[in-house]
Amino acid sequence: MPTCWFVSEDDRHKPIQLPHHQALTLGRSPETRIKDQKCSRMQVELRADCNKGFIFVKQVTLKQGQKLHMVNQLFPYTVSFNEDASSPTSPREGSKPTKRPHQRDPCRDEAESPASKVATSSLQARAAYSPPLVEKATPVSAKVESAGHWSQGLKVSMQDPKMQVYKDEKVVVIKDKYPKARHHWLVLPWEFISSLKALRPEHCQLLKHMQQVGDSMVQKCPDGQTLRFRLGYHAIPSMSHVHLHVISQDFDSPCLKNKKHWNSFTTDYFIESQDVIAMLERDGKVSVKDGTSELLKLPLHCHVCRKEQATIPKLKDHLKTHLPS
DNA sequence: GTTCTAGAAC
DNA sequence: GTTCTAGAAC
Repeated sequence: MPTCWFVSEDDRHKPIQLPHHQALTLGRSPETRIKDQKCSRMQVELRADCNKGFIFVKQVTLKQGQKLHMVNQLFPYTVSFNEDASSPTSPREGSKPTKRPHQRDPCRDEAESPASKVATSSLQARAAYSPPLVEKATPVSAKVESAGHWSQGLKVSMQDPKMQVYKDEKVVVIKDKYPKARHHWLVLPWEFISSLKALRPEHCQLLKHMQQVGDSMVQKCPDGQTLRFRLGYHAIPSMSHVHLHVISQDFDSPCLKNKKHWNSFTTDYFIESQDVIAMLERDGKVSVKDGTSELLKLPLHCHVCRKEQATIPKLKDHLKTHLPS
């Protein structure tokens, strides 16, 4: 029984499993045909991931045009199936997934949605490449813990066309869901690499490409000339899947809220892309110094003038004095 | 990673 | 009294 991700306009990234009687056929094109002779919509069971395994949540109806993300495969599929009958298949037909609590994004309550801006940007035209299917991840059953956990969120986001602002055969770029500055992108390889620890010498070219793509994002950015940018990795990231931060140095964002946020980008917790590449070329691996996690607790120092600020609100006020006029 | 909130700091 | 942080829960 294949396990899938359910994706829709109003409720994303719900893991589902197809009912036994459904057959799922994957074609070469980004389309999945669900063979069901009885109905034009299909019922699927929504299953949530938890530490003990998948638990049943509710049934939902998949409609034509909605998308499935196959777990352990990298790319989304649009659902299409025959409109050949109208018999209802379940008493729960028509039920829709409900919105998860805490889904509202507080960072977007004072400005326009960053995502809406991206969707209409010229960058979108660059996101037409459909990468080939690869299956190299571990089976879902092998790591039950991982699939729906918050730390796996990047795996889902990177596959969501709405999030993608650039992609090519090696990498995809998405906007950080909670940007800590006016411009904050993540460059992710299609190849799954869990963390900096997993990097090997053969990844050097990939990392260089990620940096090049990051540089090109800055070049294409309207503020690319006026704002300073840094490209780098968190030494100990919370989210699984290696991701290069491309972030402007204004740190002017409502999503920047606490000491951990600040120090993760302004201390040695943030490792420049070029330093990671140099370390990998020199040592064949990337090592993180002991005590790095303690850097997140350091006092708040302005990254421009180094002046210490007592609180986050004071820091944010201070940062305004360094904004370009 | 985020949200929520108790209680510390002011 | 309000502001802010830090840690638990997710």
